[in-house]
Amino acid sequence: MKLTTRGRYAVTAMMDLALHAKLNRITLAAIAGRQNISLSYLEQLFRSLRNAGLIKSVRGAKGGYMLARSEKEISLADILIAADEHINLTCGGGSTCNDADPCLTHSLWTNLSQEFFEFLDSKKLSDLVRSRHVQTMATQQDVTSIGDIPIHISSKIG
Amino acid sequence: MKLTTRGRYAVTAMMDLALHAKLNRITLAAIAGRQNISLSYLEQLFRSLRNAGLIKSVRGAKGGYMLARSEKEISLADILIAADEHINLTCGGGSTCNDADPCLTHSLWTNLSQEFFEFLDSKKLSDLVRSRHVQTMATQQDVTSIGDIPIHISSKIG
DNA sequence: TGAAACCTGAGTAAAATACTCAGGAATAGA
DNA sequence: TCTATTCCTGAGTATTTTACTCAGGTTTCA
Repeated sequence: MKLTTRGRYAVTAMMDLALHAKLNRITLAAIAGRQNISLSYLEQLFRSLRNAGLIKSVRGAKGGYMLARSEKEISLADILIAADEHINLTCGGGSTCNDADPCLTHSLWTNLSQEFFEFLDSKKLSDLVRSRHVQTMATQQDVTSIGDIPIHISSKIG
Repeated sequence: MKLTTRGRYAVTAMMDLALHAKLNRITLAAIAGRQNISLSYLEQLFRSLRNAGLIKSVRGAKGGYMLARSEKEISLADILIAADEHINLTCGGGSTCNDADPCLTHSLWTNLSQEFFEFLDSKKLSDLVRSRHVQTMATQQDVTSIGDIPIHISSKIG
């Protein structure tokens, strides 16, 4: 019952995109620098986000990423599912349980999964980036940056 | 973002206790048989549940387990936390984030964690065992059992 | 006393996670 | 057309977590 770093990075990266990509394309290197995430790992992650249709990309020099749809139309559920490929709260199914011969908690997990999904789906990217704390952080990141590489983050561990 | 089998087993076992332990102590062997869970694994799991104060045990012959408090006072959150030791939806903290120098999504995860906890805490064991499907299953398990070992489950994989 | 049950610590195979790496393909601008 | 920039892809790998097993101990009832 925990979130993987993959899921966390995905949300962080999407917030970064939403905050900084008002007009321009954003490069992975910029996000990697600002959020202190390995570039290679981000590339792998953005593959998933792109396959899920959450972001668009432009190749080549001056290329980069942007949101594929409006901030209001992207939910936490969208991002986490894209990143992890599942929000798996079910009983697992497989050999020990199926619809014909369900386990004791089968319908319980099915219902919970549904409720949890609706909970995460109600949290939109637009809500997330509107919080005061996030706005403050984003501004700091812009101010202390030289080009795309922020100074104050360089002391953190990669 | 998924539930481990440990968490699933914990909930299943607690439901089993709630359904069958109206008066008597229930042995681990009985639960292991009915729910098709390895006895050794259950023992390890029940250690956690007992340390968390969710169940009481009586040693020796005729011993067994029972709920430590009323079904209404045990929530899904209680069980999952006891089993997994965390419902970890936070940003992880550690070297890349702390309260003094929080990451972009720090407060986001803190808030989400809280909301998710409240969601799970609102689901009480008494609600879970009241569902029609669970009642039906539990009755079948009693009827088809010889002693404590159910027949219709024996074909499943352990 | 001995069987039935809980109790404990330690170990281990398999799976998942969190990355890295090497190189290819598209595009902008010189 | 060349070169730098950027996305794109497949494959590999160390570490951590999960899901379990095992060997033996302790408590209690009859």
